[in-house]
Order: sequence, then C-alpha cells, then structure tokens
Amino acid sequence: MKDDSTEAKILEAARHVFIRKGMDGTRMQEIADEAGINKALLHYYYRSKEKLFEAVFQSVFAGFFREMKSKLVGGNTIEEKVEIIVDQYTNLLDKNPFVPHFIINEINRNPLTLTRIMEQEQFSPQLFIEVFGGKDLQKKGLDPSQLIVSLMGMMIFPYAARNLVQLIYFKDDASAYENFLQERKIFLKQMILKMIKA
Amino acid sequence: MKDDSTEAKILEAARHVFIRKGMDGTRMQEIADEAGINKALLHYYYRSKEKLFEAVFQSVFAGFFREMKSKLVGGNTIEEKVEIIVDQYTNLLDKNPFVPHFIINEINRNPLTLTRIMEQEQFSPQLFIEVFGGKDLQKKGLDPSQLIVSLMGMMIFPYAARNLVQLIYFKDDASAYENFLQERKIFLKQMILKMIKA
DNA sequence: GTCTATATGGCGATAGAC
DNA sequence: GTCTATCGCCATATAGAC
Repeated sequence: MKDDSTEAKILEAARHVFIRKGMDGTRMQEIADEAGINKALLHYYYRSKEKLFEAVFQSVFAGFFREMKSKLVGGNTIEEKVEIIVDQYTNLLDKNPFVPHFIINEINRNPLTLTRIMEQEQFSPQLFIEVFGGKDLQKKGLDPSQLIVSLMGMMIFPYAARNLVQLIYFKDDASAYENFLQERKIFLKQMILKMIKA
Repeated sequence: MKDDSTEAKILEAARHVFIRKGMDGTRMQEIADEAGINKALLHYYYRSKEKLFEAVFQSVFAGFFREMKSKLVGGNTIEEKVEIIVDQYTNLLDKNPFVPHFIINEINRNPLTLTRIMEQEQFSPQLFIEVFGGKDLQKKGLDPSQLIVSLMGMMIFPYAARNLVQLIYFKDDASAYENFLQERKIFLKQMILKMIKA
C-alpha cells in the first residue's frame, strides 16, 4: 500500500522535479503543482527549499546504494558477477534516466552529501573491488580503481549525455536509442570480461 | 598578444563562471566582479544573460572541436591513432576540468546548441568511426558507436565526477588524483586496444 | 493541516548622467 | 564606453484566517 500522505506526495513530486531540473532550475511552485497542493504547504512540511532538496537526495540515493548492495551479494563466477552489476546498474538508470544529470550537479554543489549517504548505507567502493577480485587484477598489472572508474563511465555516460548521443547517432529517434541501450548490455559484459582477462 | 578589450574580458570572465556554475547558478554580478567592471556593461556588450551564455558556449566548443579535428588527421597505425585521441582528449580536459559538467547541463537545457556548433565546425562522429576502422570492427562483431560511446564515457567520467571519485578513492587528495589521471592515460590506451582486438 | 494574501529579497535589465 | 541608480519581476518564505 502506497503512502499517499501529503508529506509523501510532496517528496515524490519534489523528486521528479529536482531530478529533471536540478536545485537551481526547480521552482517551488512547480513542485506544488505536481503534488496538487499549495506552495505554502511545502514550507510547512519541509522548512526550506534546501531542506526539501536534501530530503529528496537522501531518499533517492539511500535506495540506490541499498539496492546495489543487496544484489551484489549473489553470483559466483566472475562472469555472473559482471552480469549482475551491468543489469542492476542499467535497470536503475532505465528507471531513473535523469539521475546521472542530478548526481553530477550535486557532486559539484556539495560532494560531501553523497559520501555521507554512502557511509550511512555502509556502501564502499571496496565492495566493487572485491567483486572483481582486486588481488588477481593487480597481479595482472591492472589497477582495480582504474577499472571501476572505467566501468562507471561506460555505464553512466550514455544516460548522462543521452540527449546528445541520441541526436548525433540516431537522429533523435528515441526507440532506436532504447534499442542501442538494450544491446549495450551485452556489449558491456563482453568488454568488461575482455578488459579483465590477462 | 592577448585581447584585453572590455568585450574580451567579459567573455573570459563569463567563461569561468558559467562553466563552474551553469546557466541557472551564475549571477551577472559575479561575472562583472570577475571581469572587474560594472554589471551594466555586460548588457551593453551582450544584450542579455542568455546571449552571453550562448557566446561563451560557442567560443568554448568551436575551439574544442576544431582542435580535436586538426589533431585527428595525423597518425598511421591504429595504436598511434588511439594514442592521439586519448592524449588530445585528456589534454583538453586537464585544461578545462569543468567542461563535462558544463556540457552535460547544456545538453539537458538545449541539445541543439551543441549539434549546431558541430555542424559549423564540420565535426562528425563519422570522424571517430573512420579512425577506428569502422568496417573492420563490424566484421569482428563490434558496433563502432558502442565503442565510441564507451571511449567517451571512460575518458570523460573521471572529470565529470571528479570531486566524488577523488573523495572516495583518494580521501580528497588532489595531487594523488592528478597522478591517477596521469596513469589513466596508459590504462586507457591499453584497454581500448584490448577492446578492438578480435 | 490547508488555504489566500503578502512580505522580503534578489536578480536581470534599463535609464540617464558623465 | 562606463558608471550609478533604479525599475520591475519573480521566487522563497511567512502571516494569519479557516
């Protein structure tokens, strides 16, 4: 049963608007409209725009990290683990395509917000390093952090720069781009395995 | 000899501020302060904030594409070409670390701005596809556009998310991160060659 | 808790003197 | 061309009735 309290409706509406337009670009009126309530109520529940933004950010990324973590415990072979990571990441990005835009803006606004949430959720990059067998990689002369940053870039970029890539490569045909993203899952799994082979 | 006319000083100041804070986050007063002149002068030379922003965007990316293109004509073997692309890209990003942030914001604001400039400068992704030998890749079952999007992601992400990655992996030690980026050049060249091998 | 009305401040833009 | 002063608007935030 979905929480349809006013407070929850506001958070939900704020999530939509903030993710698309960022902190600066968002108007409180727009959030109020989307929530179907009055502007003054926003301030009644969340004292200020800044506080509302923080609440949204918290709710989005606490969930994000929690889900990533829970899925990462499964899988046995390195191939299976790679499959899980790619699928899980793309699932999250398909559901929330504006998250990369949102996160990059907040990184530049206040980098500590995100690390605080990561600590709260006990999420650390060490988790990824272990998944990829950090020791084994180093024996092969591969820096695990270089690999993980590459992985992130390859997965996130087509969403962060979606409008541009879609326009350039697909003449702005959205369904062709969806197809591209779908095929990309297979491509990514292949590439990652290629990269970690000696 | 550097152009120290008022008009040029304004564009330079606007470039700094807009790239860091984006269109919404930038105040005309801040640009005026950085240029050492009065706010009213901004409107004298560039009619509006929007027009000034467009002028900045044009100046940054016309140069960006022109430089990329001129460097891409050199090189013979595929190894040499990869070396050129990685070096050229990282050079540009080292000089303008906030460009990814800037560009991602503008992509979401108005995707057409960028493609218009690309057309002006006769820059097309076909250029990259040719560099990587698109026909050969397809024979190997590799989609050239998937490869190029991956390349972009791997190169750009560590700059777009710099503050976050630096904080997480290097406890916010900037010089350690510079080192990471330096080593990354070698890593990227290795990975790209691995990826395009059968 | 929810609304209408209003205060308060900030920002882009302009007027007009020099 | 460059400045000071100011307009007009819009957005956040609050007051106060219901």
